[in-house]
Amino acid sequence: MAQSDTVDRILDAAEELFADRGFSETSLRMITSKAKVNLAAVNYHFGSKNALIHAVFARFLTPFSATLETAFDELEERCDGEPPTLNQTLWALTESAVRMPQRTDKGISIFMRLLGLAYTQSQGHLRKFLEQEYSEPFSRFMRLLKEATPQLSAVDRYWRIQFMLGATAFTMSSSDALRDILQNKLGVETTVQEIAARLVPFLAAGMQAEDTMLVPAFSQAPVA
Amino acid sequence: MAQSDTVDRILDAAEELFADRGFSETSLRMITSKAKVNLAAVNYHFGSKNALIHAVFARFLTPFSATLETAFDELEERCDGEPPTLNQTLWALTESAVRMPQRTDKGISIFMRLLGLAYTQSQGHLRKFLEQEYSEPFSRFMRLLKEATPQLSAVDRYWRIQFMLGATAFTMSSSDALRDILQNKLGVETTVQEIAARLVPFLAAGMQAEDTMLVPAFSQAPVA
DNA sequence: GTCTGTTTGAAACATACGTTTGAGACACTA
DNA sequence: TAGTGTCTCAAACGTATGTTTCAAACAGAC
Repeated sequence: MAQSDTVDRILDAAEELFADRGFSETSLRMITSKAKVNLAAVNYHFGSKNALIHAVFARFLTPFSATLETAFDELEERCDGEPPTLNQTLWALTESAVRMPQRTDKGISIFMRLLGLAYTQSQGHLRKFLEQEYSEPFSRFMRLLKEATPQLSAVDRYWRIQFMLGATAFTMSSSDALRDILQNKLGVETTVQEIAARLVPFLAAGMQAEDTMLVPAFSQAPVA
Repeated sequence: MAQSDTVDRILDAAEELFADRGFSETSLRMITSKAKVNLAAVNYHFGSKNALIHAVFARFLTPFSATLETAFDELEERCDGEPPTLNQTLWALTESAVRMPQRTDKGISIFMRLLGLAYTQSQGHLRKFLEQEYSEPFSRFMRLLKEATPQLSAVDRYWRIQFMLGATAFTMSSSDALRDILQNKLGVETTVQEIAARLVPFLAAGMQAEDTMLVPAFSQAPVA
């Protein structure tokens, strides 16, 4: 075979192990033994562990960002000049994520968990890589959010976007563990789709909350 | 000196480094050199790196959980039988966090970031430790949330609590960086208290969102 | 069949880690 | 002053990591 499947086997194994255990906690030896390839193959094909991490992200982020672009295109076309609503924008994003062609049944869950890790684990090289590779769909999403919430001040919008990112990244990055807890406590099975279906209304409601009306001053009798 | 300050120097350094870089990415050698103590002092005073992690959490979580208990006591007393509202409950928590006596100016931010890490990084030993040491204030908070949102199903409430935790932990953990960005972009100064004042309404609105009404079915025409 | 560039294999490399050791310094009691 | 328990220090231990090496195996072209 001209291009062996070693590369894909490594990517598959790395993707799953990274999602399970994080980056630093996953060694190349774990990856290569799970992938049943030689240890040296990683450095031969990718150059370094960091480059492997980049490759894992690129493999699903590149098609995702393409899907997202067309979803936004369709949305804006359908809205015909009018700015899309907040719900529409959030759903366009969610749909694009959920609909991505998955390699395995765990696909979407791994995808989300990796995105969460990317935000959470402070791997400088990863953040730099993602920023310079995928800045365009990101800033387009930001622009849509801005147009969908004209009532918000720039400062309010800024913070609420952070809150949304936080809720999403955090939940997704630990979604497996959370699902397990729910399974044990309440005996409920949950899919990533259902989590997303619960998350979006939460985010939309938070985003559109009436402004800070009943905020007690700090350092006085507070919760009156 | 009978009880040296080595222990505190180690705790201070570890706390800050953990918050900056995570647990696995922070070596004992980094900690001891930042604390200007000998490498062996960690294992002498704490026994192991994991035990040091526990100690770091215990140092701020124990007083915090005490503060929180009294805040909840006061709240329930003031409500006189009636269950406190969601806003009151969230504010009681926020107040307790903000009012905690801080060792440094970074105090509250480190506090939050560590909590986020505890949830995010899949350190099994940490989760076990926190669960068995601080389960009581946690489940009390959960009970208050439950009584304040009787309209939610258990599953809905579970996930929305996760969303709240995520938005909070994520925002607070990077609040320094976010504040700086805001300062540069919009020329706005922001305090942690103000962030909290924006966060709580966001969370309350998300928590009380109308249930997933306009959720399009996946794998059909989505964003109509 | 022979050659050439690509890919694999087992082993080693250098480095960093958490932990342990044992000798020394120090403060305190008797 | 002698003795005791507490703490610090430099050094080492064993292990695991990412990376490199170099010979062997393999593919396809001539």
